[in-house]
This record gives sequence, structure tokens and C-alpha cells, in this order.
Amino acid sequence: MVETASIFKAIGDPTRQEIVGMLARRAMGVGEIAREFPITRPAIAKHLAIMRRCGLVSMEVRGREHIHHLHVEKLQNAQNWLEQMSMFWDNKLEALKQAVEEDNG
Amino acid sequence: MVETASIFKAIGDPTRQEIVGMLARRAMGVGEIAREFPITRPAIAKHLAIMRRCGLVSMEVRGREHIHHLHVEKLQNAQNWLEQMSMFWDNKLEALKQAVEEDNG
DNA sequence: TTGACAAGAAACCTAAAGGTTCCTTATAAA
DNA sequence: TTTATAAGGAACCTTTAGGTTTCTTGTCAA
Repeated sequence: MVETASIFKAIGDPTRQEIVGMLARRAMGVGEIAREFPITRPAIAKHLAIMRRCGLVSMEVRGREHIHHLHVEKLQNAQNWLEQMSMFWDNKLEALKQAVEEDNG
Repeated sequence: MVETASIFKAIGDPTRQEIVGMLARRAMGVGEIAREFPITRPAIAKHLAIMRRCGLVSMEVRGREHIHHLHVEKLQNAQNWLEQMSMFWDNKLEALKQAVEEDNG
């Protein structure tokens, strides 16, 4: 039962959601990302820092550019959490039991 | 392309995540929820207000109790967004194209 | 009809979010 | 070897988050 909260927090902001959408297509530098928004580069850098802290993205220094990569596995973790909640709701108790067992095993 | 950001924000806090887990099992009153946490009832009430604002939960006044219900459809919206991001990443372009068409249609 | 219980409301506090501007440092390219 | 570009860092500001305490209001049940 991982810390999905920080991931949800990371994508719980419209700007960061857009950034995720961009990085899902291709890795990008900080300024390159910032140019697509009406806010300043330092603001974008702060958003990226939040996303890095929870492992949603990582940084690769390439010359003078800091390329940011998306880590989709983290989104998968988040998706799993949502799925579990739906399972409780649907009273799909058999599926739930199995999921819990897999989590512990 | 709905406002999923407010939903992610709502589940982007450990306390609220736990509340979602509880309400997925059954609807509950404010104090009843608060008793399960080490924080005060007003604090829980504020968390519930945040969850109500984005439609994740709704309130039913039953006598002197304010019963809170979870709305799983909203979690489904969130799940769809995550799915789309994964599709971009996986370069499952055919599936993506179809999803976009469904969204517009 | 008084008391106990459920909850809202207001006032307050501290820390974090989300911005800004200005300055510095590293790298690439003329 | 200057100059332009990419980015980090610090200082600052304002709003929101996440708590608290205290007080009030509404409802159920002795």
C-alpha cells in the first residue's frame, strides 16, 4: 500500500497535469516546457521539483539542458489505488480478496 | 476533458484517501468519521468540504447527522485521465485515436 | 423540557503552494 | 574569449491547506 497520495497531489494541479501530458509524448527541458505556459520558468521549475520529489519525473542533465522524463509506472500505482476503491464500492469482494493477497504475497 | 485536477487534489492527501476508503464501504456521518482519526472533528469537516466541492462526496442530512456518500463515478473520471496518459506513453496510437474520437463524439 | 449529542461557524495559527524578480553559474557557439 | 542560452537559487509576496479552540444551533431522547 504505497504512498500514492504524493502522486495524486502531483497531478492535482492543472499546470502539472498539462506537463504530464507533454512529457508523456516526449522528454523535455525546463525552458522548453515553460515556453508553452503563460507563467515564468522558475514557476515551472518548482512544479517539476514537486513532480521529481515523488518520483513522477526524473531529470537528466544533457549539456546545459535539464531534460525531464515521465515515469509512467508511478501513474500505474495511482491507477491501482483507484481500482481498489472501485472494487470496494462494487462489492466485487472476490476480486478484492485476490488483490489484497497479491499485495501481501 | 473534464476538471479532473480537483479530484486528484481531493485524493492527494493521506487523510482524505483514508476517508475515501471508508466511504467506499459505507456512507458515514462527520463525527463517526472523525472518531477514526487522531485529529479534531472540525478538521475532518474541512476535508469533507473539499471533497464535496469537487463532487467526490455528497451530504445527506438525516436528523442531526450529516451522512456523507462517496461518488465513484468521479473516481472513474480520474481513472480515465490516467489511462489516456498511459496510452500516449505506450504509443498505442490506435487506441488513443479511438479514445479521442469517443470523447468528441 | 432539560440535557446530551451532532454538527456548523468563526477566529486564529503556521506552513506550504504558487507565483514573482533579480542574480549567479555552467555550457555552447561566434 | 566574448556572448547568448539554459537553468539553478535566493528573497519576497499572497493565498490556501491543514490544523486548533471556542461558541452556537438543531435534534433526539429522558
